[in-house]
Amino acid sequence: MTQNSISDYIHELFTQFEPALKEKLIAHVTMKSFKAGELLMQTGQYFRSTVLIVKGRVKLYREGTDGDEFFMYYLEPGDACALSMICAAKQESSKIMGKAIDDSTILMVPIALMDELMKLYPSWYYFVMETYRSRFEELLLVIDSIAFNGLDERLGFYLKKQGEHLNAKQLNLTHQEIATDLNSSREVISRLLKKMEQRGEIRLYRNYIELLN
Amino acid sequence: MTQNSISDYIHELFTQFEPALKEKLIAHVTMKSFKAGELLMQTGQYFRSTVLIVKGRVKLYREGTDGDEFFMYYLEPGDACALSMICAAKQESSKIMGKAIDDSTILMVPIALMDELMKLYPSWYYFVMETYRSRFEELLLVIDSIAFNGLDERLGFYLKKQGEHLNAKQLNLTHQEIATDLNSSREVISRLLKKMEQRGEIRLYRNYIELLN
DNA sequence: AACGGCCGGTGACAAAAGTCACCTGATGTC
DNA sequence: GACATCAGGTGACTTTTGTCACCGGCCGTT
Repeated sequence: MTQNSISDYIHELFTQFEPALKEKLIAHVTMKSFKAGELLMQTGQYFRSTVLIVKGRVKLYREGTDGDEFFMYYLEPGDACALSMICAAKQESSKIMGKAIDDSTILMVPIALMDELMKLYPSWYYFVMETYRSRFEELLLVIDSIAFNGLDERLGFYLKKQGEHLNAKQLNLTHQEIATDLNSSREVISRLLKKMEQRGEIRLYRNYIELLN
Repeated sequence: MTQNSISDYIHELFTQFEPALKEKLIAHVTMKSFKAGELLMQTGQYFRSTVLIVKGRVKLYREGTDGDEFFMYYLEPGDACALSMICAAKQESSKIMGKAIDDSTILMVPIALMDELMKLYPSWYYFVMETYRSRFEELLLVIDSIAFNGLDERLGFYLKKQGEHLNAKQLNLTHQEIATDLNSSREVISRLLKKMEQRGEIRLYRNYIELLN
């Protein structure tokens, strides 16, 4: 993978933006990179920018008061972080954690620019609206899964989501990681995974899980 | 309570809107009333308008696949329904239920008007952004309560929220209603309420609960 | 090769939550 | 007043989930 410039990323990932908007962004955004495993955002942090993901995948977690973490969704190249928009707009902090799972790169759009972009560029306006919409829907799915389903169904939902976002049949996840993401415990997850294996839905190996179907 | 006109409601509840925006809205919104207990929106319904609440209180539920309902939050006069915005914008349906708990009135802003309002009136733009922001935060709190807390804490959280939104110390709720809202069962709720009473946090009566503290 | 750390498996038990059956007392209706 | 209905209480039991203790294998480091 070559080292892309801001301009490259914007032209590759945001083809729907009108040329003037792209130029505006190229002139004003700043780029920042993170190593796999690093935290992009932490509880209590204040945003002064809207964050666009241009490389790598980022896991977004909700943090509980006692340090628990609960996985909500992935951000991928071309996505904006809805929470950074919200927090940036109101200068508020939020109990959110973002963790890079690959080496990742983000672009930061200064909040001072947001109102102008919204007014001048319809494609930006639609992009922001679509970001809110899709994240809202995603949160509702998360609520569904914990409000209406047992841990076994949540686990299935979780594995399916992982498979989609990593687009792989082999998930490099330990039972402990899954347990943490679902705010459960390793033993319980191990047992449920074993049942799924017995039902022929997955196959278990050391350090990874193979999705069947 | 006198029968208010669209104009009355807009001038009373949306004082932050600039005069031209108020006039625009008055000219284009339609008003609709619901009796207590009626459903404002149902699973599968398509919105062709953004909904503003101007009278009464509305409970918003998420619906599960098997007809379960899970209470998320209240909408009050002056609020916009973020979900109606989202669904209207994309012409999608959503598994959402809204129930009027008082006699309620809403204003419906045609989606065709939305882009224009967003561009022309900064106060509308901020109102929409603030609506997304506050509902997003509210959903995150809901996720917190079900992801990190036991049913006992969720019940406390629920009662507190009810107290705030009904601004009363006496909650006219049956144990069955609470159980339904929390997607639990009456017996369990009864037992937990009894424990809260023993701890001196509430007092139980037939058909209502008194909040102490 | 020896060590320690990480990964996963397992049995026994405890706690939380849901379910079932049945009861009591209040309330409203005819 | 008789009756049905509704709100709520209670005990016994099951299921689900979490916890504890401990084991064994795999793997990297030295």
